[in-house]
Amino acid sequence: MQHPGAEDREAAAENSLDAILPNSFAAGAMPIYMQRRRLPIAASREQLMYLVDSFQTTIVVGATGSGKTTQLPQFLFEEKWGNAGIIACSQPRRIAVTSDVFEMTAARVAEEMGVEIGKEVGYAVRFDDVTSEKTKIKYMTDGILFREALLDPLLSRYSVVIIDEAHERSLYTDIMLGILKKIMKKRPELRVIISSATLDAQVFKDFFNFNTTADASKDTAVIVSIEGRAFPVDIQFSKMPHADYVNESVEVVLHIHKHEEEGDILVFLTGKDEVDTVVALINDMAKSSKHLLNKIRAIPVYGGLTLDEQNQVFESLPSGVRKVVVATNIAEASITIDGIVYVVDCGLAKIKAYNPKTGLESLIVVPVSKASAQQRAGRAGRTKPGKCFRMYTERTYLGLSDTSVPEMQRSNLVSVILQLKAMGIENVLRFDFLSAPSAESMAKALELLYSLKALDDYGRLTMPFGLQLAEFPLDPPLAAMLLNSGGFLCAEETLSIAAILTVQNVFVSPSNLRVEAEEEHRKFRVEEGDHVTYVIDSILHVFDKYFQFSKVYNAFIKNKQSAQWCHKRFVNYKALQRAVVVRKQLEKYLKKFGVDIRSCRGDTVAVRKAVVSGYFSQAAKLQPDGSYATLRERTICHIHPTSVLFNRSPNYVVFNEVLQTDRIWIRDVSVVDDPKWLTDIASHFYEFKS
DNA sequence: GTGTCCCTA
Repeated sequence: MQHPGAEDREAAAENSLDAILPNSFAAGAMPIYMQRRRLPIAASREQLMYLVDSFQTTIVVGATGSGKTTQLPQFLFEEKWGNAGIIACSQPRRIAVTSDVFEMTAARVAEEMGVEIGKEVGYAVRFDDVTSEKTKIKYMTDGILFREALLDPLLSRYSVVIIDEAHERSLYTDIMLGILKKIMKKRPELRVIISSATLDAQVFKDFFNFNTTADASKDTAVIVSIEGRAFPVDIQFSKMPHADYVNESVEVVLHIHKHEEEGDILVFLTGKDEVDTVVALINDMAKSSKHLLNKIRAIPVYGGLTLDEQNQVFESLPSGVRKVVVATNIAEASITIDGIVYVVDCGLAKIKAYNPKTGLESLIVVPVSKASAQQRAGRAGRTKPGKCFRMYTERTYLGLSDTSVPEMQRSNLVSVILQLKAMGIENVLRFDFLSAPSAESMAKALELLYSLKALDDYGRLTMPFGLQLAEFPLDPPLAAMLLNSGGFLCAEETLSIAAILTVQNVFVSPSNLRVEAEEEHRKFRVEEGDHVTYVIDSILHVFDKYFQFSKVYNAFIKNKQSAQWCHKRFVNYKALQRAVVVRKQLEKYLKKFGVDIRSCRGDTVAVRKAVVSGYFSQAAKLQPDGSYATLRERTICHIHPTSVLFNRSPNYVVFNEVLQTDRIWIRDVSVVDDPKWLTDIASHFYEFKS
């Protein structure tokens, strides 16, 4: 998270990583070498270094607060592992929208080592590479490490790779585990350290242990536990199940406020709507009820908030006011808030699911795993002993699965499969996944890659198209649209479209100004669809007067990227700023691949044909009842009300995105004037004639 | 006439 003051930054560094020091030892209060010695991990230094020496893989089980993220790379450096290559420390994500925590970790370690950040110690996340030729300790995201493996399949620059937060089992973490296992067979000198929570340690050991005999002395992987620095958390279950956990959570908060000692409260719910509801309920009561008056204040946290809004959660309230943080699972691992003593947990989470039959990803609410429930409870015990109130029975808890389904098994795999192919892994079905995805979802991905012409009849990557597609930091259909748009003479336009689709949410509708916002948005709209709306200028003929409207991206540029202009037009300034940066990055790729970058100067057919060249598999036809059916799978869907094509009912459309709630909505939709566009551009995919 | 868990290259 971004913090205005230096003290706040320090606090965030401590919390978001491994709680470097307890609060009583604020940074600067004692010399750094003494601070380092106080960390729980310091006691295990000798043992750890011996194990790394002796075993190819070490699984370090350490609760938060052990100091492993900052200390382990330094120990390795001090033991000269930096002489043989770079020591990588990779994590599933950057925090929120900034790379601050990476910067803070690296800065902290650089300070401890007495070196300058970006020299011996550096970090790399997308758009932000602070490393040099001297760098020996490199903090990075799993995604960046994977990119590097694409260019250097043996990761030959690295001597040690630390995979941090491996228990989260994010998509790129899992891919990296499989790739590292492959590399280790060819590079016995490479050391891999997996940092994980207790529940999964044995799974990782079994995966990385190359010993096939019963003789344990020949093991190549070992588990070691590091003491954490967490306080005990008292767990209380509901006596009976609650149907309405949203209102129940308010009751529990009031109960805590009335009966428990001081300390802030963290409430876990599933989504934005629930969070906003609970925040409003609590704050209304704080305004109207006498005994609550100004004694309690609720603050929302979820991913969709702006950075400034999210930062409110870190601001301290006047003494005597209890803070109630109402959050989605963003507070489970991504952000840590100081001072939480009580946790209220609904036991549910909204997560991504993938249906390989329809090829649709959706969001569903499911019970959390035991591991998640423990992680949530642990949030109460960071500064002193805490309490966790679970809004479900102990019986329910015992019925939860131990761990969550890895992201690999609930994602669309098109990108993953393509990138594995690009890495020279021909038989992706045999790739050593820690948790293999279903054959069906792999087959679905292979089929789409084939119809995009990224794979040939033998399933090999096509040259150069398939390889170029893999190099793009985008979903393959979007990358295909860009690469093909040179041929349609509209790459200037598709670059802007791709950038806007990547950043999302360019139109904002504040709930109190919805009518005004929609009126402004209408000025951008054109009848050919959402893609064109983002870029192509149009002329409107009203009462014998001509109005020219530049569309979103171009208008932003023409208005000198002005924040005021964005505000007036109800478009998201931050998002568009980011789109400008993303567009530059994408343009570099197109130039590198020799794509002819020029503008179609308003030819909306060219733009829409380029869109079709990437998204032909997501095409739908109007049904007599006004709904749409996808051409291939016949899935019934509806054009989302935010689309410019809502209620316009064109016969054929292509779309980018599917959103499944009680209905299946399609978003970012463009008109296909003639179904022949589909059969001409993707004849291999649509063998029939309409 | 509706709405986005968390992320990443």
